[in-house]
Amino acid sequence: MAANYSIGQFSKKTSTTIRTLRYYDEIGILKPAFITESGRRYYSDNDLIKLQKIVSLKYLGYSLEKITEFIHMNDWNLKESLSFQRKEMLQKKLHIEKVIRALDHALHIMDDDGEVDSSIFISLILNIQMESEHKKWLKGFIEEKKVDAMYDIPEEKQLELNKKAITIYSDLKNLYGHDPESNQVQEVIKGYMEIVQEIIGDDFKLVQELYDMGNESESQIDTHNLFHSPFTPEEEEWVTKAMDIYLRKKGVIVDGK
Amino acid sequence: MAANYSIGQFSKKTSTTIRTLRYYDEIGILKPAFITESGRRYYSDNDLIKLQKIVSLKYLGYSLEKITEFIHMNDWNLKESLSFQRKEMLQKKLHIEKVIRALDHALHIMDDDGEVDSSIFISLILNIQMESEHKKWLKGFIEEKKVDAMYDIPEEKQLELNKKAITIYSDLKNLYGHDPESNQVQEVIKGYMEIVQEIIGDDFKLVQELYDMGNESESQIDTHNLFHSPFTPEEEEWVTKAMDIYLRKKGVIVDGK
DNA sequence: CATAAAACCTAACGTAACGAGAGATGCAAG
DNA sequence: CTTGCATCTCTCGTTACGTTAGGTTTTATG
Repeated sequence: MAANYSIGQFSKKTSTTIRTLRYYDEIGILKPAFITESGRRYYSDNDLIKLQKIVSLKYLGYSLEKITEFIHMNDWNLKESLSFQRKEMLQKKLHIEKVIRALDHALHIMDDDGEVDSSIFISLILNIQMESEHKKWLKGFIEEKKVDAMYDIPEEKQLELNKKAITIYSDLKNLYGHDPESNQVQEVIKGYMEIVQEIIGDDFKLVQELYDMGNESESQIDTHNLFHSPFTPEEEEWVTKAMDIYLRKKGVIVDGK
Repeated sequence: MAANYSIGQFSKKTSTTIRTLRYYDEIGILKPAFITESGRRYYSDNDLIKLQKIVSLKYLGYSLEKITEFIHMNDWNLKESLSFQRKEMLQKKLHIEKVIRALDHALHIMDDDGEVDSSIFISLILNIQMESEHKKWLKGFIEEKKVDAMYDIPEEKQLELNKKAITIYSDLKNLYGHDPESNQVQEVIKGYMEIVQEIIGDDFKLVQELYDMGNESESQIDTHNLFHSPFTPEEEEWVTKAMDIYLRKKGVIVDGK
């Protein structure tokens, strides 16, 4: 029970700040072996081991509250707890990986032209963020296999396609107001449809299905909360018109207004 | 500039809590388009876009403070900032991966026997945590190539070796007090040395070097802060004695005390 | 032994991004 | 006119300490 170390010495020995040691004393997770009448703290070798335990568990991501529980209960189910913690950490890892992917996409589209329209940037990020929700939603309408195929594209290709799409969004925004039937506009739309086809393949029926889904009045509310558009409502109406014309010419749309 | 949405409506539309919206108003990152005399907040479509921008940037890991800066400066270098953020996130990812590895090791050694000695557990975690520091330290003494080779072991094998080592630590702790020269003790030490050899190869010179390094008085301080031992000082003295006897018999140590 | 310097003490505020509650007010419908 | 819902403004709580500020105790030195 030798209380050998003053707080300063203990602090150096353990690479823990004095403040931290006092805090641990305060919350009762590590009380020094001995306190003098004047209030000075002295720590023992036993405290050293206790602190190491705390540090280890902290490293594994536990909160001080949990650790306090662990230390005071002596029959804690370590294995189960570790296994739970592992799952939590895997979750966190997945999240970070998604964020990194979003950053990669954002950086990639800025490679040459440092400037991107703000709303395009936003929709890029928001859509990457919602990707898994998109998949789920689509699977409610389309065969699971087809949906998986749509998303099973090598990362590099995705970066490229996304970049092309962004350029087209930008072009469309610049062309807003022009006649939707003009060659200029129709050319850009054609470029867009080429990208769509690279993603979903040459399956024209699928193109049509997707198109219908986006326009069904009941799903409108869903789609607009789920898929973020880079366009303003006015722009979007105009783009839809241009797309309509394009698809009609291609014979994908036959009926209806 | 139509201020169309009450805070409740805006909250639902954006899946943001009312509290958050009020907070954003308070810190000035998103002030509603219009506030009535009685203090009610009304948001516009423009605010919608602003909020989406905030949400996007938050998703990328930026703090509200940074975001506020971004929004108020209109010439922020987005690209550089994103690139910096990416690095930060990669760091975080690396950290989490290390934690997961530590959890894996901890779980693996508990696969059969749910119980592990507390100090062994601690040293396992602390040593995994310090792994990169260990490598650096070793490279100050041993050829870089050799050090890299020591650590370049498939994860599965590492789990196995670690588990074996833990069992041996446990055995040694149980045998503490017995004659270090006894067959029983020497057998366990032999098992330990087999593990060591699996890691560093059949290079007896290297074994000797490592052994010397651990015992050189000047490096003692370093080693004890860097490598965490699962043994108490008394236990460790005893283990060292047993190891000494073993290595002397094997002819690895010749001279000295 | 006196004094200065070093080490230590408590107390209290600050952090980030809200969540949760208390208690007061506004506003539209019956 | 009252009921009831929406909204308002405080204010405290959260995590794990960092950071002063201002006072006391120990230790080193002349």
